Amino acid sequence: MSSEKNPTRERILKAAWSLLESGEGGAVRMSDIAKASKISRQALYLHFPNRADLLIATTRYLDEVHDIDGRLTKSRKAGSGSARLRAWVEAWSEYIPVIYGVAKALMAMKDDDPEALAAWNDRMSAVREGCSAVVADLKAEGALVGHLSEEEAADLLFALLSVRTWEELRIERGWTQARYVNLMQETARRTFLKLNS
Amino acid sequence: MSSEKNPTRERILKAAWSLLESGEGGAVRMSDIAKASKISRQALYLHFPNRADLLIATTRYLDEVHDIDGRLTKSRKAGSGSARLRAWVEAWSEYIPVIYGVAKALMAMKDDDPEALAAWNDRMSAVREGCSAVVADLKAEGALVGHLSEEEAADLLFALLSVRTWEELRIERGWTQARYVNLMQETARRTFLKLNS
DNA sequence: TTTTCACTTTACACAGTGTCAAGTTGACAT
DNA sequence: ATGTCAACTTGACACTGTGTAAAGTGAAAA
Repeated sequence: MSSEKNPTRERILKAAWSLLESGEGGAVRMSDIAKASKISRQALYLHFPNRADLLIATTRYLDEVHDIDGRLTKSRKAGSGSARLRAWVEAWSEYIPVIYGVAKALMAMKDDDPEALAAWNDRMSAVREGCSAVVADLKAEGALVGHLSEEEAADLLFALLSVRTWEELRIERGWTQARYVNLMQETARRTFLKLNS
Repeated sequence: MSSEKNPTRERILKAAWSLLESGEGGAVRMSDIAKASKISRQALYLHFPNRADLLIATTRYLDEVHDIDGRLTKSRKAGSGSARLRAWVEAWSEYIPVIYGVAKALMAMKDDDPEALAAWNDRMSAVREGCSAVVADLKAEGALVGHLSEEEAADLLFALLSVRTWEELRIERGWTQARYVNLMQETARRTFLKLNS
């Protein structure tokens, strides 16, 4: 949609993306992004009003390139509620590594910068909706565990699937992605499904 | 132990603690702590070499005052493995709100500052050990679910009980502390125990 | 009385963000 | 060829927050 129009802008976004993705030892500064974009630091401000907006635009660019919304939505068409839960956990889990670099930078900013907070919440709303939808399916089928309200279940699933939890298990504790996905699916099954078949 | 000796130092720690606890809209600066301690900013550096060390000392002071290690250890003497799991989840859950302010500041620093990272890991090691111990009990009783190794179970429990997850549910989603504790106990039960009685 | 300790005041270096103003450069229109 | 416009560059600077350095104060200990 909005891509392809402005080559410099896109070069900046790609540079920011790859710097954030690779981590490159610590915080990514405006001057780093400028250097990687082969542009002066000041010129960044001709394209983005501030660092927060640049990061936000990077996230959107990422979502656009990977068609996150499309992929996540697609995962919801699986057959039964429990299959949908499995598919949903997998779809989102596979997406986390892709956005992790950018997400980390945005998470770090959201404590200070209200705009970054808003952007983060906006980006996370698709995931929240996915959680709610899956839980609603389970509820409709009577497969949702008795002790959780629909809202509680959605909150809990969202927390379970948070980037932070992924970070803790995958990065800090060194789990493989496959192990993470499998155990999250199993944990979700046991936590939310009425019958543990 | 180390308290009571140096009144100014303790005044600083108390000031830092209360500022961090109340959040007070955003990051707590050295000058904020100085003002709250009724001391000059520079004098802070006579007591602590840098901000990271001050925050770390604040955490230790907090642990000392609340006797976290004692309390956490005590929770492990419940009867059965499942009772111990419940008690452990509750003990740590009740402690999170106490340390939340300081923890948040330390978590924000640990991306940049390796000393802050080390301090955070050090402080969390007690919790990790608790998780491992509880899981080991379950395993010994044959109550641990089959699809998880002892290490995986400990990692997962630790992630489930992370400050970030508490923050997400309690602060972001507005859960009450009681609801958080109950649902975490239930979730832990369903996730880790073989028989869902 | 002198020394020492805990602290104050003032000043400054440094990093990183964001702003401002005065160029430069190339494309395109006339 | 000339003028204009947009995109970009260069250099300077304000601001915030951390951390360092040095000289001074005041009270209590020796």
